Amino acid sequence: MTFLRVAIPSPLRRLFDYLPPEHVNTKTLQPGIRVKVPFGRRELTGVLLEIVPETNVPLKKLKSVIEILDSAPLQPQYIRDLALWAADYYQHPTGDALLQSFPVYLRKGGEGVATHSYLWKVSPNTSIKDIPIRAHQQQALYQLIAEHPQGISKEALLAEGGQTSTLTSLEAKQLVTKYKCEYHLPDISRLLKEAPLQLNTEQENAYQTITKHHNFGVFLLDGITGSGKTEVYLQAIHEALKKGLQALILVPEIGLTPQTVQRFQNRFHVPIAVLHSNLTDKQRFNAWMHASQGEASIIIGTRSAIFTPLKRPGIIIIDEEHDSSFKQQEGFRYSARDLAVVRAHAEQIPIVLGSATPSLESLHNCAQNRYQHLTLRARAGNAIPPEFQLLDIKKLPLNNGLSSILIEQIQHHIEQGTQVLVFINRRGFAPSLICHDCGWLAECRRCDARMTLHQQPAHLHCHHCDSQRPIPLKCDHCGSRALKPVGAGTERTEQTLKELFPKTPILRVDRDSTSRKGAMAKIMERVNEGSPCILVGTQMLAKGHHFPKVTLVAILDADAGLFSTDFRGMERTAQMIIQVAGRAGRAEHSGKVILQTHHAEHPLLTLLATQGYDVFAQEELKQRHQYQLPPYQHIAIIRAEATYSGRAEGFLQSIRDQHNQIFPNIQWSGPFPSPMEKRAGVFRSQLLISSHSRPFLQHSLNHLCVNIEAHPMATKIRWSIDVDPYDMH
DNA sequence: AGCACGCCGACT
DNA sequence: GTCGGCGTGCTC
Repeated sequence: MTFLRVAIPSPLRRLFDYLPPEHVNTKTLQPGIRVKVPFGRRELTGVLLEIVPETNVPLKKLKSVIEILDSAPLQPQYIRDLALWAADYYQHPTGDALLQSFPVYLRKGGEGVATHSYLWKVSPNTSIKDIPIRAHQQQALYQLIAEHPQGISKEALLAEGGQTSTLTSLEAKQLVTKYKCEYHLPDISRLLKEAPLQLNTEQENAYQTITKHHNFGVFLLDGITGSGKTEVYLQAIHEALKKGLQALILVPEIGLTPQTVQRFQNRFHVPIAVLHSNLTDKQRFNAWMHASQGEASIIIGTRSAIFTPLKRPGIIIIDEEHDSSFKQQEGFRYSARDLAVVRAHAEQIPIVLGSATPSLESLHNCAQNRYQHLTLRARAGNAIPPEFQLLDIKKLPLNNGLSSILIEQIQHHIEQGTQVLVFINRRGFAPSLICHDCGWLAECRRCDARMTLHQQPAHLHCHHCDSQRPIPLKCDHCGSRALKPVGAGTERTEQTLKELFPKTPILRVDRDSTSRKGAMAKIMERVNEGSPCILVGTQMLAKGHHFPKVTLVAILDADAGLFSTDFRGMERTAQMIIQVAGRAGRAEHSGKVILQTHHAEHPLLTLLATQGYDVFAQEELKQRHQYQLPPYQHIAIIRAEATYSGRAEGFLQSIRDQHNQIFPNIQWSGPFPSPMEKRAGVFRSQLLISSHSRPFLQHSLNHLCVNIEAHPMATKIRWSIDVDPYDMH
């Protein structure tokens, strides 16, 4: 007899055996194909992993596979192996991890055939004169299509503002025609659409080092803002394209802007697949297939794109490698950046990790000679690096968080005809609402947190669980009407700046002001116009966008995160400061960065402001070494949550007691309540396990997982393991 | 994680 | 009387 061993997307850490469907020759079945199976009372898509002659499962419990979905695996074996490796490394249930490496469309059981895409061209022997003079829409669309003699996709037309109905009208009049898009390998003799830029010495050195490698190598491209990292990426990609190979580029979630994609499109005459978040499941699958079949030469995507198969892998690029969005923060908690290195090793190709503020892990890996450190310290066009000023605001009067020295500086820059960026990492009007008579604070009922006061529209909002309620008129506790906002968020700063600079446009950029489609583009348009304005916003401002006319960057509260309980707090603060600072003074304008702080004497903050990120990072690494924290120690967090206080902690304590002595070279810490114990109505606790040895940690976690799953309490609470956690929350 | 079963309170 | 609240148990 033969049994099919199937990986199922479920939290259960085991594989499930099935009987083959009737009339199917099991010899034709290959591991890696998808199968539709009954599971409990549901039907799920699983992946066949093994065909085995025996099973431990009682025969009467076995069910049959309902349907074989693929005749051959859609995913090459190296991608499946990568997902299985990740499941093991991150201690995530195999089936769930494996299914997450497929596009959603295939996970749901969709047919594994890409739909043809079509390209539109203007019909031969037609001209714009064939369109009635008053049909402006049709004329514009015809013109747009005519500008693309090789054809343009419907998606691209819609993105340029075309309407489906207009296209239909043109087609009905036979003025435009659609052609099935035939992919062919790019013509290697004419890959370039525009000439590459001249590299400076550092860039040339980086480029040569990366491209002289014909197999695996990890390169940390450590380049300050404006040093031309992207040009090095482009030329390294060109090198891969010349060999007929493909390039995979991973960018942070927020960084996948049209401008980013544009730079690649402007440079190369090759098909580019972009895996961005507002594609439909089917479109995403099509892009995945184009990559897999080698039809797309360049693939750009966010975290999950690390599992995109490439037919001819040539190079992997991780842009902004320090960015937290490469680590999935729930469920299958993998790091796409770290998996990319594993993948590049398996494929024996080079991988470039780029950042202006490299993670301490990556810097440490360079020090250990695992990665090659390539630095770019010169700014293109001899632009002057921004000047940092730590502005000590102790005892200074503040107007809603703005000191008078800062206000003068803003005034000065606006009068010079340039733009100002004010950074405050809190959205809303004020972080809390207090009763002036009794001290009562508006707190969230479901979380251990203050509710944020918003005024546009007016309400209280919990940023941790999303619950909302109207602003109370009276204090819940004493009935007083003396309720006052405390502290400032982007809304309040915007309002204050409007009062201080009534003639200057104030543009707010945060999640609330940019949630409407096209809102961000509109703000960017306004900023690019170049006339003086003040941008106020959260970290959204720190990523992706460039503001060449900004000459002053003001960080209102540089202290937030300085004394975080999280060991990565300082690193994150420094990266954020440098990233925001990098928005200022590109090209012709030099910039100034003012950091308002109550801790102007803080050694690391001073180091960062006076000597830059490199020196800061080396010092912070020394401290990590001293306190035996990552990257000198490998850690994992076991988290538990329950609806009753103490229950999660009790569970973790019992896990610790059970294992305390049995693992060698392992340190335990906790359990202790999570930094915000109650969140969205559940109580959370965590247990830390660490080791100086990766194999020891890995080995212990493997055992631990089996035992936790078998624990009688394990079904009554929710638990998870986070290997190499990015933050402690 | 889902999904169903099952046992108690509050509605028409 | 039943509708539905969520505790418990199971998934080849």
